[in-house]
Amino acid sequence: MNQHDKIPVVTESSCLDCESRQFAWFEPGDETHLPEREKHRVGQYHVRAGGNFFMEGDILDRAFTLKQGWAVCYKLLANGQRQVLHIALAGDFIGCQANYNHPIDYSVTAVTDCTLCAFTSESIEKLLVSDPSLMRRLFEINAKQSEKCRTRLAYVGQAQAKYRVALFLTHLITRLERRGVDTTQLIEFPLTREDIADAVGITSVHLSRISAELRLQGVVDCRYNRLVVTDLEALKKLAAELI
Amino acid sequence: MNQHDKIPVVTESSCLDCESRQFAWFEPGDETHLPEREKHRVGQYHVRAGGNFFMEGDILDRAFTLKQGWAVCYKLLANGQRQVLHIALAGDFIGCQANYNHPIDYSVTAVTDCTLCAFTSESIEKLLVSDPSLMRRLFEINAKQSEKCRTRLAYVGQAQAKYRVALFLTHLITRLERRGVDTTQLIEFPLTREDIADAVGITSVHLSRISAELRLQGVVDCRYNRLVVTDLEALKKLAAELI
DNA sequence: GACGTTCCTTAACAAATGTTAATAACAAGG
DNA sequence: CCTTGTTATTAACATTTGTTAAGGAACGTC
Repeated sequence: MNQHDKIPVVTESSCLDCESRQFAWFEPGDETHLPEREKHRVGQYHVRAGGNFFMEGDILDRAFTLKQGWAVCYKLLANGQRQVLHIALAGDFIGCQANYNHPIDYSVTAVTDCTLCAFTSESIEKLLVSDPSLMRRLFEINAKQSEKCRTRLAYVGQAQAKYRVALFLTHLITRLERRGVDTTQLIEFPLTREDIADAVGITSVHLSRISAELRLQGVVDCRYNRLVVTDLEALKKLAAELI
Repeated sequence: MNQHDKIPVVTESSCLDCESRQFAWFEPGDETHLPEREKHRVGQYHVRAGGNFFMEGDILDRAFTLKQGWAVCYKLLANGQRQVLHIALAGDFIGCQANYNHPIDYSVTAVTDCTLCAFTSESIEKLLVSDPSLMRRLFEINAKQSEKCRTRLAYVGQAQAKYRVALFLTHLITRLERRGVDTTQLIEFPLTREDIADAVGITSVHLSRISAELRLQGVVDCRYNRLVVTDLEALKKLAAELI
């Protein structure tokens, strides 16, 4: 076990009751396999806001499903800057690797208090052998993550700040909607200016400028841990001018 | 077969004689499995410089190993700009997907004349069932591609142009060295200013400025389809200031 | 309700990058 | 060797983005 702020959970809950399962590896569907699959889950953890799941360079022996909370996956550069790669939400599979002998190439930090489910590489290996449909699912999860990374790279590399922010928010809002958040109301939004800025490759000061512009244009109001989507169509239109 | 400029090859060569195999899916090692594996290769193609392997949105029924040549993988944005995701070199596995029913999310175009080996999704599926070590290898290939994408995202998002170019060239030079290119001599380098600029997220005019700077500082001279690495250590030092 | 802390906003200015356009280098074909 | 088309360089200028610093908003604690 890595000692990165993960606090073991004493009483574990079942996958069957997990609100996040429909976004996770063990999709709903054939519940007959679930008890068997669940045996391979080796534990649950809590991580406090600001705590680390793991850090770049760590040798992991396990991967995690984020059960509850928000986390950021990022890389720190030698110049001290941070690129946020992904905002992890409930159901996301984190730290999955092809080869657990190599150091992981990114870090993950909890934005809010988080709950994790852990699977050691051995347990994953056994699961894949005994349960081929999980193999396909794992392939799909990894492919989807790659695709998201390519999309992010495209707009960070080619778009102006305003469009980057619009795309970032559009994608996040879509993911929140899928998780049952009513995005027509005020949304609890734990990301800071730094988090968003580091995700889209601008400074937080410049992000403030962009945010003010979007707010004054009646598109979104995103400050102080709250997000109000004033005009989702306008936001999506901005995003669509790019991708 | 997609009609994207791929010209079927009449006389095919064996994987055993392939110069690019050590970088490809069917790694050297246990040659006993090779004849069996090779049966699943469904054909070879030539693509002329400027021709397309496939385009974003295509439904593919196969993936390709690039046997010879250079190609660019990229996404086109609605604003007309292009983000180059990857420079494909000999041995690279291109178009691999978890689910071939969905449209592919990027395009690939030949920079030089290219030779491809094709594997249909069905043949890949059969291979994976019959040959579990190929499964692990495929996982590793995908994981490595994801890692590269994350690294690119990090430096495109956070670094200034000069460092982005240094990193891009460092990575490419390393890959060429592994492929037996003598990087102490003049290197044939088919990428245009546009290709490099689109890969690191700057304009070709700005890239010219950066290139002039690097040339005058005696680091690299990269123009007119040629690359001369004047001071590899200096280039790597520039790159290391970042990652 | 006052205080301190953190996060966010705004403004003025500096630096990096984009745009346009003119010129130069190269490559290919006559 | 000349012509033509493509690609690269350079310069002047415009725009975007970064930096610094000062002040405001939110939030928790006393």
